[in-house]
Amino acid sequence: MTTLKEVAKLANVHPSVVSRVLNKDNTLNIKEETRTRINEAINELNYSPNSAARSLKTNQSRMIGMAIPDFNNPVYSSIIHGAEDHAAMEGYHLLVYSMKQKGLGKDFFSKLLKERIDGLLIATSDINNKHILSLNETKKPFVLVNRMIQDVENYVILDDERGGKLATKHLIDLGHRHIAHITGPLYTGTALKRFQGYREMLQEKNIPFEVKYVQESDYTMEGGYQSMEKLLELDSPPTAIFAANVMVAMGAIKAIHDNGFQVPADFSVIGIHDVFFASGLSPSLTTVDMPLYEMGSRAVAQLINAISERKLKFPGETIDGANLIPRESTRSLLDE
Amino acid sequence: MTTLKEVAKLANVHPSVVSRVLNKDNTLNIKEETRTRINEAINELNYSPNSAARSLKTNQSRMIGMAIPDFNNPVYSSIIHGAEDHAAMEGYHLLVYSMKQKGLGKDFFSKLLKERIDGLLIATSDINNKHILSLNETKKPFVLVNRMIQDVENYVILDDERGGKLATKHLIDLGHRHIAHITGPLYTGTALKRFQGYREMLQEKNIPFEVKYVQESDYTMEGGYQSMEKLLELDSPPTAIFAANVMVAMGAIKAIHDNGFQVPADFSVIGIHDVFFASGLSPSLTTVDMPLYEMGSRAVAQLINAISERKLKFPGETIDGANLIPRESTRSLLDE
DNA sequence: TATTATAAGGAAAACGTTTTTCTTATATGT
DNA sequence: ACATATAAGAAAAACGTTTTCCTTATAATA
Repeated sequence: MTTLKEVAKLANVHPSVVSRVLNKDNTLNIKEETRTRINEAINELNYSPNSAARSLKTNQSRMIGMAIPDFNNPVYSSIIHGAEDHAAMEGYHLLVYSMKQKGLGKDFFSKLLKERIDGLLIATSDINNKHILSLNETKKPFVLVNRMIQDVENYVILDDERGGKLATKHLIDLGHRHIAHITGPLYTGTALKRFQGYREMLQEKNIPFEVKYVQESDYTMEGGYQSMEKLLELDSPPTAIFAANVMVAMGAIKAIHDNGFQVPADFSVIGIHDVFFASGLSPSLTTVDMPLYEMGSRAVAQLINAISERKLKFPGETIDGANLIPRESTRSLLDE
Repeated sequence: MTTLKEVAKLANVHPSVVSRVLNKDNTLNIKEETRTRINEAINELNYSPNSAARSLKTNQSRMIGMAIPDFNNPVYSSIIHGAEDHAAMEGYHLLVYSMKQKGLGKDFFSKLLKERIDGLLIATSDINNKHILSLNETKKPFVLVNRMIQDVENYVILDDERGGKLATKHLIDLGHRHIAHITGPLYTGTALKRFQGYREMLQEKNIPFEVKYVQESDYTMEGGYQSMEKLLELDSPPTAIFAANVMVAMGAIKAIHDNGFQVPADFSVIGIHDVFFASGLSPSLTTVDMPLYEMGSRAVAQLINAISERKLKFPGETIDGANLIPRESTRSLLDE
């Protein structure tokens, strides 16, 4: 392992000069000639700095932690993807931790922040609020991703309300008037806002809101299945279902099929989040694509900014953008 | 940030003693009394060691890198999950890098190995063989996961042949005699072995192997779709399809539906890998579940072992186990 | 009692950087 | 020509550990 000293020796300068070249330190002056001499030495020896030594000295690791609920959730895959790309772009590395059935002790993250990472992305609700607030003591920044809690401004979220409106609007535009909504857990901000979007769009289009068409569910396939069965039992069932996410949509479709009906012939179904297999489902699923990748990317950008500015707080950010991706699972009632 | 020195001062001992207690160094003797005194001081000051300093001194980071093709692939999600759990268990951290559309320069990983990580998991075919072999120069261990290349023994793979046999056997047991196989890319070991399993099982059951029933594909939905369309054009189409993975299976099912047929009424379909949404598909998909989680876990175990034993080589390992998960997409021809 | 073994812990160097301060030589202004 | 400013680089301390080697006191042995 070649060290900075060896580079210095070969270039015939003092180690400190090499360090300044390495860090593009502009406050000190270095002759162009020596700079190139040093760079040649670096190349010749195939030198790369020891990051442990660097971390020790600068008290920065250029690593970012990220807590997610589950690796097997394509929504988080997209967020991670965006986060990782942006981190790489800025020379940071991402450490991802799944909370799934893991007894990561109470102070796992505060310890991690203390000793190893420069900041933390919290993209999971598995960490309770008190615990999150206690991270303030570490004096290192963290960002809530796709989640908000009281008294914490550092969040990056999506415009879920717009997502809910778009999904509902699509069904209305297709001529549906009896539109059910299978929600996510309503104690989560995302589910609540999608629900709000649904109500607002109904109102905007002068379609009466009917409580019987709303089923609170839990973002799972099983939940979607059960909720759909309840909707099927109604005297006048809906003709279209706005599912809070794709898992719920899949469960609902399964319930529809199991009860002898067809999608979209008998029921139109739309879900939030254009996961990678949405187009592969039979029928392919109409979705509202949310900018998950960008949310991950922006969250990292905000975090890195907070790290380098040594700020622990910044104003929350909402990522705009939600796109309807029409596919086979929704059908128009108008051209009949 | 409290340091080891402060702990030493509070406990009234020399820093070196604290270090020895911290590292459970048994070669040196320490009175039980001082040991508890030190531990009390550690708790009182809420001390945790600076990992940068530790890394600098010991030349180990307790971090493992992992290269995957794509975050959006549930197969790799499971592998990561297993890897991450095992790493956490052993006090290691996992750095995951997706190769997707990222210009990670040729020597990204060798640099990473040099400066930051203790070992590397290669779970992608995006890194070419020469490049992998050049990692040997870093003198740090790496493990191939779900992949083999010549002259590299350090691999952990699955018994894909058994997976192929199980899938084929299931279809045969259901009474099918005209069984097609849509393969993955046959230059990959996994696809080749699944194909071999298919042939062997046919032979074992005295069912003639027919070339027309084999379509080479590429593990994608689109590939599965196209291959299935070719199978549908045959004079005597198969009654069952063994798809090399779930994406291919979804594509095939879509093609079947688009051509006016039903699954499983007209065609039975089975795929490899029991991804999390297989049960949510309509019809739910019969799969062969492979021990992906365990493969990830074992790969990390092997890597950590290599790290601590300072060995660069170890004998390859094949993870046993493959389980049929029967669902709605396959149906018996026998009870007609 | 004299010698040696052992237990318990202290001293200090080292890991590879960064950064503040110091030195020297040359350029600038009057 | 003198004082001063600046450019270019050297010196050295420091970051927080680990680890090898020493020291001292006590216990064991002859």
